[in-house]
Amino acid sequence: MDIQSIVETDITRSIAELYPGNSCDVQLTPTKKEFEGQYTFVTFPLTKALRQAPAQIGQAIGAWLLKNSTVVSAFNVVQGFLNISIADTAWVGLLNDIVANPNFGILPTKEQSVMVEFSSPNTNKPLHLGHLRNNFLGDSVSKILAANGYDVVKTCIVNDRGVHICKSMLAYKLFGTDASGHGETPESAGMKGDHLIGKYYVLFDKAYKAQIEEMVGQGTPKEEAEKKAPLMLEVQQMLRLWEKGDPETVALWSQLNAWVYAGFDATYKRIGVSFDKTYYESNTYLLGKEVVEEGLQKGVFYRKDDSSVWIDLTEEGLDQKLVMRSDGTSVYMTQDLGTTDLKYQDFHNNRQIWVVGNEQDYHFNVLFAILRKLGRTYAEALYHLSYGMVDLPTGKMKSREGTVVDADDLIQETVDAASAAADDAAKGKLEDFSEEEKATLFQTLGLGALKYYLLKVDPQKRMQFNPTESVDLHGNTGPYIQYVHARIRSVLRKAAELNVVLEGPVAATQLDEIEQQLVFLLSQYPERVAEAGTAYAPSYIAQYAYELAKAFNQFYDRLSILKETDPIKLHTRLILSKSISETIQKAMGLLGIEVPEKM
RNA sequence: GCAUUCGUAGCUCAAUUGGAUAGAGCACCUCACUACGGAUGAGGAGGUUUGGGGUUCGAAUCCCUACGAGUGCACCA
Repeated sequence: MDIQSIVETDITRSIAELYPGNSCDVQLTPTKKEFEGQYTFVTFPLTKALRQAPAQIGQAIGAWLLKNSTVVSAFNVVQGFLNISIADTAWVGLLNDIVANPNFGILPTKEQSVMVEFSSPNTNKPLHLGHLRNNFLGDSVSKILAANGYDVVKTCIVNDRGVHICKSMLAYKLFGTDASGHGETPESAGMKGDHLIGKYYVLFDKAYKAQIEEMVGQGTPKEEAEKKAPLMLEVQQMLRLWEKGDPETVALWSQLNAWVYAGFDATYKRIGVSFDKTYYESNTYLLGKEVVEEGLQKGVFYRKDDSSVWIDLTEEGLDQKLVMRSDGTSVYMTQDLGTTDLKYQDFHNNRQIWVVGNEQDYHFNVLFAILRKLGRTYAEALYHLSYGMVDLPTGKMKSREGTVVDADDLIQETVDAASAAADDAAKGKLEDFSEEEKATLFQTLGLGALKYYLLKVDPQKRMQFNPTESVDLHGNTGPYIQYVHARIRSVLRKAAELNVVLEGPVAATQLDEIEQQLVFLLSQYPERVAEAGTAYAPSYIAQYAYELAKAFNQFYDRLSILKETDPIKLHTRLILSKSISETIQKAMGLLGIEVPEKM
């Protein structure tokens, strides 16, 4: 049992003994650093029942603890706050427990599985900054849930069909193919496939806008021009051809998508993201029609005179929603109903999570409500991990207006920034690195900076992306934490050279305050993992890793490790440092960030 | 207009879910280097938590209200 639980149990016992017949839900909070002690018990909730002053209760419980608890070494009462100090023997014991547990921070299996769906790109343009937040969140949440003892299945649904990809296809046909039928390729253009197709998507939009402008100039109302522009009509024709399976159209579609996938794969590989199963919308977009039938039979849906199908969710505080068009074709909601069933049939996960931006909050409320009404047994365990948009200092990103930050460009910039910073900061520490090792290191640092920057913010919140801050290596950043890891590893290497023992339990000794604080922080790790899991919040882990790294730097500054002459203290500090470096590695690992040995 | 999310230091974010004098980073001003890795540490300044009410021992957090911002309200996905 950890120290906090011991103290909580002891306090519960003290209340039962001191105030028979009374009880209270004992919850400790960490003591604020301006007061002495590590844990604080708030006595206010007891005052009413006991009819005593808060400070009086605090004194009584404190005195009882000092006498009866095995771990409490001192206490003080400030107003109604009972601050409890823990004995060094208890801290040392705790440290030994942590060190002896190779699975520290990996929680026992829940015997349950979770599906996390994320990334879900469109195949008409390369990934941008917004996708990066999505990918990093999805990947990190998957790792956090795995650490919480769940079996995790990572999935991605690729939007590989529809109007958007036809736009790129048409533009490619018109502007990217010469008279003899030879088209531009990623090789001939010297571009990644996803960027090449993105180029044609932009070209389409330009030409389309020009047509609209021309028509409006000739007196056509704007709305009509948007619908009747020749390019738009051609796109719709192309979509119909695709749906009919026209060989030429399908061949073009396959070719362009193949280029895009090659581009995506390169990006995924670089950011270290992978999936257990990828679904393609071209295979799933017709799903859901039998769900509509089922809904009609169960009386959950109803058919209008024009034969379109609807659901009335006004009782749930939502609206009426279309689930099938009057011509019998599916809408987005229909597909999602079908796909959700499909995913459940494939994996039978106890829970399903979607990492999707908050502009779709309403869609998911409706989706979940429908599935509940249809009586799906899994419907109670669906969760939309809704995250806020990423804004630029200049405002919102808009793909059509060219104000997006491209993912590949951004990654390269942060890697370059890490490389540039190393020129004056690393000074000789990388002397024995080959060029290849250096490149790997800068990749680790640049990506670490970027991932940490995007993950340290509460997922639900909209956040601002500042390009200058994102490549910063100082303060609350990924590289700051990576630096602490490299720093500790350096000390440990030096200790090994000096033949100092780095194994074995720590003997009882007196600890400095900062050392107690570090053991305390270490001991909190499993709890933070659990909290991050229930809240689906990598930001909790980011916050924790930073706190731990910062505390280590304070410790490092105040106390010497290798120059310590007392062999017991030397050993304690080394074991403590080692444990911190391992915990930093684990925590950063949950964020998908690697930590270097040297930097 | 209706629904919904949000508003914390100059800027970007925290605040253990209702607990103490609201904390970090950046930027600004000091200080500490023969360094176990200075990509560091210590300190200063910076706040009526958008304004106004309410709930209670106690509110950035819960309720009401005004103001401001985002998002959604397609037989698009």
